[in-house]
Amino acid sequence: MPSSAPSPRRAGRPRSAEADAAIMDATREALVEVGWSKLTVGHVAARAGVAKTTLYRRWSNKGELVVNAVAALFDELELPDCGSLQADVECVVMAFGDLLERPGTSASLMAVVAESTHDPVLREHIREAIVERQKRLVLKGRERAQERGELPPDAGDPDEDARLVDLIFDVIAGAVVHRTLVSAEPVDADWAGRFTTLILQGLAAASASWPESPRSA
Amino acid sequence: MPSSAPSPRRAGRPRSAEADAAIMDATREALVEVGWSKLTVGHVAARAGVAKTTLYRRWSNKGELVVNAVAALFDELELPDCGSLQADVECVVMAFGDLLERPGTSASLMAVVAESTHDPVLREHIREAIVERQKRLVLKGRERAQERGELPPDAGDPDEDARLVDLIFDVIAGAVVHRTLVSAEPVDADWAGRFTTLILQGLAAASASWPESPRSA
Amino acid sequence: MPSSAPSPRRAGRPRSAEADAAIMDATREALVEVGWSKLTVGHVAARAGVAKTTLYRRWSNKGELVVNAVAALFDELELPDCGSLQADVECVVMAFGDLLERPGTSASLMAVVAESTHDPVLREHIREAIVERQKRLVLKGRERAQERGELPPDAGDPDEDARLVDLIFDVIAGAVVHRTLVSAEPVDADWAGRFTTLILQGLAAASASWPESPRSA
Amino acid sequence: MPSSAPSPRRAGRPRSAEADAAIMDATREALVEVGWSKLTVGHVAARAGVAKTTLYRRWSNKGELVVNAVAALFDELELPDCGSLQADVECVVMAFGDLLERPGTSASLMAVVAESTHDPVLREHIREAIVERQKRLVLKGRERAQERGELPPDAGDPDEDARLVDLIFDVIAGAVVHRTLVSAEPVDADWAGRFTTLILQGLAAASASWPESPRSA
DNA sequence: TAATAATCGAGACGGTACGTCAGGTCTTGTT
DNA sequence: AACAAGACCTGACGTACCGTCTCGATTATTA
Repeated sequence: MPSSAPSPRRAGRPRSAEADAAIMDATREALVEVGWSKLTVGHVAARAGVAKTTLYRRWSNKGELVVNAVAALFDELELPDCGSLQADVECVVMAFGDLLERPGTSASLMAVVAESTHDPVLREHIREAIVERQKRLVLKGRERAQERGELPPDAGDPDEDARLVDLIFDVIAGAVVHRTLVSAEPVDADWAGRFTTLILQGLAAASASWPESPRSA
Repeated sequence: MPSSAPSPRRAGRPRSAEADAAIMDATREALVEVGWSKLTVGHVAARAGVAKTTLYRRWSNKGELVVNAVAALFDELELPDCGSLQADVECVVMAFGDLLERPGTSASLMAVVAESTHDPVLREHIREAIVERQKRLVLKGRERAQERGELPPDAGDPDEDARLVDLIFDVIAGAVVHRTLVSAEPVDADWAGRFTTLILQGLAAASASWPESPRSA
Repeated sequence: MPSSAPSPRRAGRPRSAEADAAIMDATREALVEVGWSKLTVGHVAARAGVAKTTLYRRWSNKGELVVNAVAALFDELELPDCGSLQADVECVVMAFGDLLERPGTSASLMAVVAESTHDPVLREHIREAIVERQKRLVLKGRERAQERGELPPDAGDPDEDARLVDLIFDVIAGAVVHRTLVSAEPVDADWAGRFTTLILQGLAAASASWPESPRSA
Repeated sequence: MPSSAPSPRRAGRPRSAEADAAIMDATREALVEVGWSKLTVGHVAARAGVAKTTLYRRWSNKGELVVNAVAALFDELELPDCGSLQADVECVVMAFGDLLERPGTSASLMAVVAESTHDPVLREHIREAIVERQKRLVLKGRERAQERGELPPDAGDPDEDARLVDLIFDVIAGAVVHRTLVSAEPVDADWAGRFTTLILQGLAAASASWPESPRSA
C-alpha cells in the first residue's frame, strides 16, 4: 500500500531539474537580446546546453516556451505598504515601470500580447498569468486604503464596483505600459507623482458625481 | 508662374499605382486574418495579384511592408468638434476604441509595436507614423477647449506644458489600448463616459495643486 | 521601277552598328571570364553600354546571343599551304590548338556544345556555323595533297569516300579538342608532329587494306 | 587483431543511404530528360522523394550534385579481354561510344566538362573521376598486348613512353567523343573497325620512325 | 518643316529557381 | 524513460536572372 501517491512517479530516468531552469533562463536572455521573432528554439537549446528534443519534451512549441518564461517575470510584482494611498499607488506604478524598463521585459510582454491577438488559448493563458495577478494588486490597494479611511467602503452595487476596479486597472496599467513602450519615456518619480495625483483626485471628484448619474439611469 | 519642378520624372517604366494599393490592401487583409507571424510575403503578393519581386522592390522586407500598411490605418483618426471638452474626449476615446476593436487593427498594431521593441529604426518609424499623429489630436482638443474657456491657457513654462500633454496622451491612449487589447473589454459609451469624467475631473483638481508644488521644489 | 531594292530600307531610326559590335565583344569577354552559366544578359548589356532591350531586339535569347558570338571566333581558321601533306596537317592542328588554348575560346565552345546537347535547333545551328566550316578544311587539304600526288585520287565509291573524310575529321578535331580541354595539355609542335605522323602513316597503311575488306563485304 | 577505427560512428541519427541513392538516380534521370541548365534542385528532390534541404546537406550546390552523379556513370567502363589488340580496342571504343550515345550521358558529360572550364576545382574533380579512370584502360590494354607479343615492350625512356600513352588516349577518347557529340553520328562496328585499323596501323608504322627521329634530336 | 516610325536608355514587371533558415519530428546510441 | 546529437520534412525567406512591358527621348525617313 504505497499510500496516497502524491506524485505518480513513473519508471525511467527522471527529468532533469537543471535543464528546466537553464532553458527558462536561456529563453529570457534570448528574448531580451533578440526579441520574439528572432528568437530561435535552436539557439535557446544551445545556450541552455540542452538538446532541442529536451526542450520540446517540456513545451509543445515556441509559443508555450516563451509565454511561460515571460509569465514568471511578473511573479515579483508586489504591493508594499507605503503608508498612504497616494504612496502605495506611486510605489506600484514605479515598480511596474521599472519592470517594463528592464530591457527584456517589455519586449517579451509585447511579443506575447501581440501573439495572443490571434490565439485565444494563448490569450487566456496570459489573462491567468499576468492580468489577473495584477488586478489583485489593485484590489489589495483599495482594501488597504479603505482600512485607512482614505477611500469609502465598497458601493452597494457589486457590478458597479467591479466596473470601477476595471477602470482603474486599465488606466494604471495602460498608462504605464503606453509611456514605456510607445512613448518610450521613463516612469520616474516625477511622472509617477503627477499621474497618481491625477487619477486619485479624479477618482475623488468623480465618485461624487457617478452614483447619482449612472449611465443606465 | 509655376516655374520649377513640374515633375521630377525619372526614366524608365513608372511604378504601378494599382500595385501599391493592391499590396497594401492585401497586407492589411492578411494581417487581419492570420496575424503578423503567419503572414507570408508570398500570400500577400498572390492575393494582390502581383509578383513577389514587385513587392520587394518597394519594401525591403516583411517588416517594412507591414508597418507601412498598419500606419495607414491611423490616417482616418480625426477629432470632430462635439461641442464640449467632455464630449470631444469621449468622441475621440470611442473613435480610437472602435478602431482598435475592428478585428485587424489591434492585431496589426500590437504586432508592429511588439516588433519595434527590438528594432530602433522600426520604433522611430512608428513614432512618426502613429504616435505623433495622435498626439496632435490631444493638442488640438486642448486648443479648442481653451477657446471655449473650459481649460486655462498654456502655463508659463513650456516644458511643464509639454509634460502635461504627454501625461494626458499616455493616459488616454494607454487606457483605451489596455482595455481593448489586454482586458479585452469593449470601449462603449458607458466606459468612455466614466473614463473621461475621471481624467477631466482629475485634471481640474490636480492642476490646482501642481503649479504650487513642482517636484523639483 | 525601283529596280531590285538590295536594302529594303524601312522608315524610322536605323539600328546602331556600334551596339552590335559592342554586344558581341562584351559577350565574348564575359564568356571568357565567367562561363556560360554565370553569364547574364544584364551584365553583357551593361558592359556593352547598352540597354537590355537593345540586346533582345537583335537576339531572341541568351542562347542565340552566345552562339553567334562564339561562331565568329572560328572565322579565322584557314588552311595555309605549308608545302606538304604532313606540314599542312601539322599547321592546321597547331592553328586549331592555338585557337582552343586562347583562354576564352575553349570555354565558349564547350559551353555552346554542352548546351546543344539538349537543344536540336542549337545543335544544327552549331553544325552550320562551326563543324561544316572545319570540314571544308579537311576536304581542301586532301585536294591539295592529291594534286601533289601525296594521296591517291578519290575512290570510286563516293559513300566510302565520305566515310573516310568524316573519320579523318573526327580524329583530327577530336584529338585536338580532347588534348586541350580534357587532358589540359598544350598542342605544341612535338605533339602535333607525332599525331600527324600517326594518322598519316595509319592512313597510308590502312588504305591499302580497306578497299579489299570492306565491312559490308 | 582489428584494433583501430572499427567505425568512426558519429552521434545522432545517421544519414539515410536510401536518400543518397535516390538522389543520385533522380539527378541522372533529370539530367537525361532536361539537361543541366533546366535541371532544378527542387525537381530532383521531389523526384527522389526527399526534401531540398537533405540534398543541400550532402552537396553544397547544384554543380557538386551533378558532377558526382555524372562521375558515377563512368564506373561501368571496363576493358574485357577480346582476344587481340585490334579486338580489344574495338571493344572499348564501342563501349565508350555506347555509353555516350545513351541519351543522358553525353549531355551530362559535356555539361560538366563545360562547367569545368571556369572552375579549377571542378576540373581536377573531373580528372580524378573520369579521365584518370579511362587512362588506366589504355595502360591495361597495352600491357595485355605486350604479353601477347602484339606490341613491343616499353621503350627505354619512360617520358617518351608516357607521351605515347597520352597521345593514344587523346586520339581514342577524342575521336569517339567528337563523333558522338559534335558530328552526331553513331559509333558502330563499321566505324570502330576503320578507326581501330587506322590508329593501330599508324602506331605500327610510326613507331618504326619515331625512335630514330625524336623531335629533340 | 512637320509627321511618322523605328530605335534607344531606363527600369518596372511577372515568373522561376536559387540557396538559407527556422520549426518541429524522428532515429540513433548513451546514461 | 530521458538525454545529446543530428538527420529529416516543411515551408517561408530574400536574391538573382530571365524575357517582357512600358515610358520618354532620339533619329532617321517620308510628306
